[in-house]
Amino acid sequence: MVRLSRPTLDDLKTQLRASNLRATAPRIAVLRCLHEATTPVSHAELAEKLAPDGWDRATVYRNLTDLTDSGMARRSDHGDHVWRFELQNEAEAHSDGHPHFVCDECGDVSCLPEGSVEIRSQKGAPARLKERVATIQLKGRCERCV
Amino acid sequence: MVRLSRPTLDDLKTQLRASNLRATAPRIAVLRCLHEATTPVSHAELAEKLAPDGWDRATVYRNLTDLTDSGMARRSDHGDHVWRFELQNEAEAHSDGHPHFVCDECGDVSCLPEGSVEIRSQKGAPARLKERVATIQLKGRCERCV
DNA sequence: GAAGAATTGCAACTGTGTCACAACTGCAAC
DNA sequence: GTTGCAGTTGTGACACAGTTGCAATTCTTC
Repeated sequence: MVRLSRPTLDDLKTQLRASNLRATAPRIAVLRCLHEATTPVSHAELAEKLAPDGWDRATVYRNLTDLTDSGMARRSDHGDHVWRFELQNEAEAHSDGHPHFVCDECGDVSCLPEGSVEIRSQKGAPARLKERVATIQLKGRCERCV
Repeated sequence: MVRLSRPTLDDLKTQLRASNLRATAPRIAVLRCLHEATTPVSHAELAEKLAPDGWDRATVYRNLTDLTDSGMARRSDHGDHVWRFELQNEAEAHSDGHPHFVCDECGDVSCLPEGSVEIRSQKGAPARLKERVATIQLKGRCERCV
């Protein structure tokens, strides 16, 4: 997922208000971190990163779920029992989104291009499977850990 | 995953010893439950099911991980922060295994036929993706929850 | 049957995620 | 600029899945 430009403070505030969320300091901090992240980030990572600024663990958690509920972020669990968050890409917002690849070894999570995984109708498969799938996740060894 | 016949006590003992595991009562009970299960089972479900027999939660946990480590079972996390276990199918042991479908709504986990999900080499996708994938998971609404 | 190693039961612990509630604050209306 | 108040925050406590240490027990081998 590519971020073309670093958003200004005003950009972030506008984004939040457009989603009916108040532009509070901790919320802006959380949103900014998501903008800066190149891969999905966990609650814990973000809480730790923001702790020096005085923002509480629970506040970070709540803001992440707020952003998710409002559709600005996407939440996923990549199999290591930790929720990870990333900004919702506008272009993907109304599609199935892209598949994720999670490394069993290093835990690294990366985004795969849309279309790199195909769901096929097959005998034995449940009806209308493809239409019902919302997210796709692959696990294995990443290129560095092979 | 289809179990053609219910294994006898001796079958189970033999299976365990073949994997260098002692055939203890709780371990046999765990293995039998996995044989009887039609979908992946969680630690907690199994521990609860076996509690009346007097087997301890930690013992069930340890046995599940033992079976997994020895290759008899397969462990997966389907996005609800719970490990689920199922028997490792011989035929799948050295392949990617079958994909799983997890319902966002009711949390139900079901097994999909192998081949119902295809990984395609595509521009933008990482090299040798297909070879590196160990497990595949789809999430969405199940047939009952649509 | 005895010895030794693997396994068990218990209880305490870790870490992620949630919640209730009182105090605070952004922001829209005046 | 001030005010009112719904939305938000910090705190502390909690639920839950999963893990660990250790003494007691049990399986396997000889």
